[in-house]
Amino acid sequence: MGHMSLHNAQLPAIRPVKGLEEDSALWSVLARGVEEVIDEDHLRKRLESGERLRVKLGIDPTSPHLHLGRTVPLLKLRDFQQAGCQIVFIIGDFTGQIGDTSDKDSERPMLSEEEVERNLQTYRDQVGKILSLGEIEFERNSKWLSRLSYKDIAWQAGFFSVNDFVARENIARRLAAGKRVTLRETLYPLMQGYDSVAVRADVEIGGTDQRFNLLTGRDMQRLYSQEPQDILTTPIIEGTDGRKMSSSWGNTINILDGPRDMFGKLMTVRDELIVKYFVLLTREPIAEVRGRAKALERGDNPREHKLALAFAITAFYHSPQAAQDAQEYFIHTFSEKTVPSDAPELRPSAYDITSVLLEAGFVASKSEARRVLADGGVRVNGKVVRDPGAVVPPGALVQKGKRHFVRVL
RNA sequence: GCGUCGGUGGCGGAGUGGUCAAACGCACCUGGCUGUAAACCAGGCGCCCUUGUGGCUACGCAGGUUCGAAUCCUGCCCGGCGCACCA
Repeated sequence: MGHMSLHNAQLPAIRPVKGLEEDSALWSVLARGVEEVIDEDHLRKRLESGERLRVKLGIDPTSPHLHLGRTVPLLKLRDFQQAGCQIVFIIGDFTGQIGDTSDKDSERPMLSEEEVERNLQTYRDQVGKILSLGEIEFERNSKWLSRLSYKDIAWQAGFFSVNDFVARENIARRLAAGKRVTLRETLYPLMQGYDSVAVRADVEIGGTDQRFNLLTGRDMQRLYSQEPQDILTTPIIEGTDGRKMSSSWGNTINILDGPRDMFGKLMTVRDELIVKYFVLLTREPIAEVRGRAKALERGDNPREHKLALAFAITAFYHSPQAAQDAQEYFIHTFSEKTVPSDAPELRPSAYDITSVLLEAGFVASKSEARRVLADGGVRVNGKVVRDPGAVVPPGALVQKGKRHFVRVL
């Protein structure tokens, strides 16, 4: 047990891999932002052979927005793409109507076909920000799943046990809590597994919460006399509040968020997550990330590195110019507490402060407006206003809390 | 189907005739301290208004008892558990 030297400091979300140079294509695939690889030796050999492997990722169109947590596997696909692999993107239009339970503590609602269709439309654009779409295969799993008969499904199901399904922690937890677990949910891993058969996947990636489903894919392929896919899992990332980033927690940073919003949200991320975010959500060379980790250990102000993080991510999903603007806006408005010159404008139907707050969408009801006013959370032209009936003159800048501004016309 | 327990605010979870718009925790909002971080401190957190020992709506749904119900009764809907040949 020697001293933990800074030199060898282990970065979060990086899997140690022997004999590969950091930031090489292969290293990036197998080490950066990777939790587990099965079967590692097998996959590494195939990658080294230069074979054009078919790498699969499935996403349920449960929400029209991709958030940063979901980009972790997408960036991993990008690594694979850059290592010369064929990306196969499965749009879970069929499974999305069934509802996965891997990362849920409750049953998921079945989506209607229209909802799936609507969410689908925004997907390609968002994925296109990360991967070059031209070389990707897009498949909807309804193409093959809708064709299976009851007989087929029963045959498949005969090879899997409820025991295994029920042993999963989240299912076990739900059962222990007396919550309902439907039979339908047990079918989900089978469907995802059959996707692998249908597209002849060589590799499937997913978050660690997908481990069970990914493994089922291996079994399913064996059932159909295919070589089982290798699987690679990526870590789950925490959101702005420190809990797992998830649409249902409302703690997400979405890639369709505007640059200023995205930048601002990234600045609220906890300090402890800065390095992890760099590893998982950017492709900043690992040597530089390591440098940041050391600097932070030495007592650098985390704010500087968080600014760099926010800039890097905002620039990636928008543009360097947009990131620059967002950073300046952030610094002016929050660090220097100056008033933004380009606040959104509002032409209210009435000029009392309560109406303005309501119509600006800053409060959900007049009652809330009164409360916030009483709390001293509202400023008009920089001065705290507490009277719910106060009149706001045209041209005035109204501020609620720290970050909500509107210019009254 | 029978039995049994249960369905409360965004979530978890108290409350079992009045003092309940409903404890407590989480999330959320505002203020303080700051780096719009965390932690911490203070306040708030159904809606409406002429801000009051004010009005209205809410504790699965529909009725009922009562001066008065989230709390009692009846029916219905939904969920858990047990039973459903051997038990």
